[in-house]
Amino acid sequence: MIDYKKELNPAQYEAAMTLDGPLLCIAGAGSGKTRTVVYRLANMVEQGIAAHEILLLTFTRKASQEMLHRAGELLGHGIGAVSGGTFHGFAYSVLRQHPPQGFENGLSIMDGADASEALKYCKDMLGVGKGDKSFPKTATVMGMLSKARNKERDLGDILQREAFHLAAYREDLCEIAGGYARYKREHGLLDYDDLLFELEALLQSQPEMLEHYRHRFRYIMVDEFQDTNLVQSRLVQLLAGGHRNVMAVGDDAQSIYAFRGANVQNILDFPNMFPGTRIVKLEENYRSVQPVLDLTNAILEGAPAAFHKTLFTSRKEGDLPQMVKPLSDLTQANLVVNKVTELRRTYEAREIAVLFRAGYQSYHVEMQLAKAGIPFRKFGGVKYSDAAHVKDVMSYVRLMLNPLDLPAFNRLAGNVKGVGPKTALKLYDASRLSEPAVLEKSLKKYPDFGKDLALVDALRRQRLEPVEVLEEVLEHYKPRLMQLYPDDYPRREHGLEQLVQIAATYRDLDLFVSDLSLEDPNPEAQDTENHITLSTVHSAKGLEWDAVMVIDLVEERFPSKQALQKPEDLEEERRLMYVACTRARKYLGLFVPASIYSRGGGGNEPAMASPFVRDLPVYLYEEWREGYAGGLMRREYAQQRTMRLGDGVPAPPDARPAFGTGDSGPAVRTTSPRKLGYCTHKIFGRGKLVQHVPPDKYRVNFPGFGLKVIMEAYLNMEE
DNA sequence: CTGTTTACGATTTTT
DNA sequence: TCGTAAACAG
Repeated sequence: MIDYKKELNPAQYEAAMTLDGPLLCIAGAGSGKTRTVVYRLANMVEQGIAAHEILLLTFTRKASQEMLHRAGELLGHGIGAVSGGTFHGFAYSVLRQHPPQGFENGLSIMDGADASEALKYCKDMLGVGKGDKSFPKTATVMGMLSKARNKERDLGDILQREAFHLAAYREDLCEIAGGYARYKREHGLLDYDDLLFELEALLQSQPEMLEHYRHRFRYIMVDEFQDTNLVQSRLVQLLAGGHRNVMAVGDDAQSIYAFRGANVQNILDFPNMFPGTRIVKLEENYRSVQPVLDLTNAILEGAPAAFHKTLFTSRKEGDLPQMVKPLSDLTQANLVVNKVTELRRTYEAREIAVLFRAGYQSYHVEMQLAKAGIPFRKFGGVKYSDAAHVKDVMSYVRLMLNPLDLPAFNRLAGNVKGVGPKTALKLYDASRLSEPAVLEKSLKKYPDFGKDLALVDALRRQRLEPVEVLEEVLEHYKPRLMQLYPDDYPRREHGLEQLVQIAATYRDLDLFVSDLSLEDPNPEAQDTENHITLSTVHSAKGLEWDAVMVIDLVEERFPSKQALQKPEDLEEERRLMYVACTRARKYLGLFVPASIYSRGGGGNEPAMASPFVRDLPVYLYEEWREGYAGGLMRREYAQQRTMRLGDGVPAPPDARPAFGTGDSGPAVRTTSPRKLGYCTHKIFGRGKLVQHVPPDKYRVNFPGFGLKVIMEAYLNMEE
């Protein structure tokens, strides 16, 4: 018997015990959210709810696996067949059992790379933007299309609001969007966004289907609700609409996926969606020591009121966070590695992490770590399944499952010498329209490709386990691997062997294929023991370490330059910074290089500290500077204070920054109350006001110059 | 039509 | 500096 009262605090206990009816759990960072969900799962089972009646939707597959595993441990026996995973994974599992119209012959999931290739193909076919040098790149177009669908707004709208410079291409982009949609239908393909919309369409158009799933999943839990988008929210509403036994967990202060259509309003609106919702707030932090918590609380201070949150902990001991100021981003890498070496004397390697805003920012650190012989693993950035050789091998498998899968077909055909896009298409048409004569003749010309298709046919006829299929394909593909990548084929071959290992854990071939597209296989390599972690902040979500370092905390990098199109974007960057710092249990290091290397400026350019660290009260951290001779010097508090007098004394601890009014009114997200217009500057010209930087400066976006922070006295305001 | 060379352009975050 | 895309040559 589990003693819930003893194991949980009162708020956690309430959340874990309330099983029936709608429940919203606002869980601050490190407040034992996972623990609460785990105990709630265990309680459900103890109350006699069958595992298969529970649906657990999480942000990553890993998160749901961990929760289910821990609940099983708690119960002393496995928890059984709880349905769990991501929205996308769940959508796929339903859709493969009930294929939508037009997908009866097979259904392939496209990952990001597949989708981009398809889009490029459509663009070329339509001949749109040919020869136009400034035509937006495929990746950009893809981003815009996806954004429009995720936010469920008209493409023109999105362009107008978020990418004004592309507005001129509206017609062309709409045409490409249409072509892309047709292409997917024709070839039985679904991209990430389609999965969710198709599921919604299925449930809406077939009431008996909806009834079936409502009956089947009598209890629903949704994690990270602040990062759901509109469709996902509606799906929850549909599925829980009958019984209303639904719990949403999340933290409005940790919403960091607005860029892909996540809507914080969803979590704030949850009580309206399900009237009578019980709200439980978890505010005691069990993760971080007080000094770290003080600093993270200070980061949220600048945010609009709806996000205000002050966490507390009983872990009063602990060191002040460190702010380290290297001379440049290059020396920063050295200092990080030194710090890692130092920390390893206190902490296990797997308890140390380096976080950054974008994948490429860890480049120098990776080099230095390699030089120092410190092993690491990296999350975020390039994906395993994006590697060319993995895509090659998977194309055989996909073609086997879905004969219409044109991207897979093109990929294999394109690997054959003498075949380009045009020939590939001819071959595809010939094979699809079953004109054996034509096909035969063409294949004579390309015997290698004939063998490929023969293999696919042979595999299709047999009933093999996923591993066996992979092994056959691999044997066939190996010669081509050497031919295609003569320089580094051993490394790739090793990667493919891992792929076979992963396949061995599956019984269903199509599940294996879709999982690979839906989520990167967790690189649970053998000896992660002595590996430190490098990760983008996004990929670090939900994780925690004893020691965390955040690097490149300068203007244009963090906050990211291209993320600052709209004033409210800065708030998402702030929450991102908040998420980064709240990952730390004991040690937090903030690295603020004084200059960064940039091609544009022809070498090193001075960098301004990120607004998120610039505005921090000085007593919240200790500061270390790199001297020209190398080595770090501690800066004393009194000294800092004099240095700072000229540009605004830091606010005393109880002062509220410009945005926050003391009382936090209704939980409605208010966009910045200040109306920000345009201004002109003698040197930079006309620019858009982005943010007021108290007391007397403004952050201004000057076209061609980027973001600058400038004294009000030097600006001519437009009214 | 394909394969190679040259030139240019550019850098987020993810299911 | 790297990777992609247009231009060019076979």
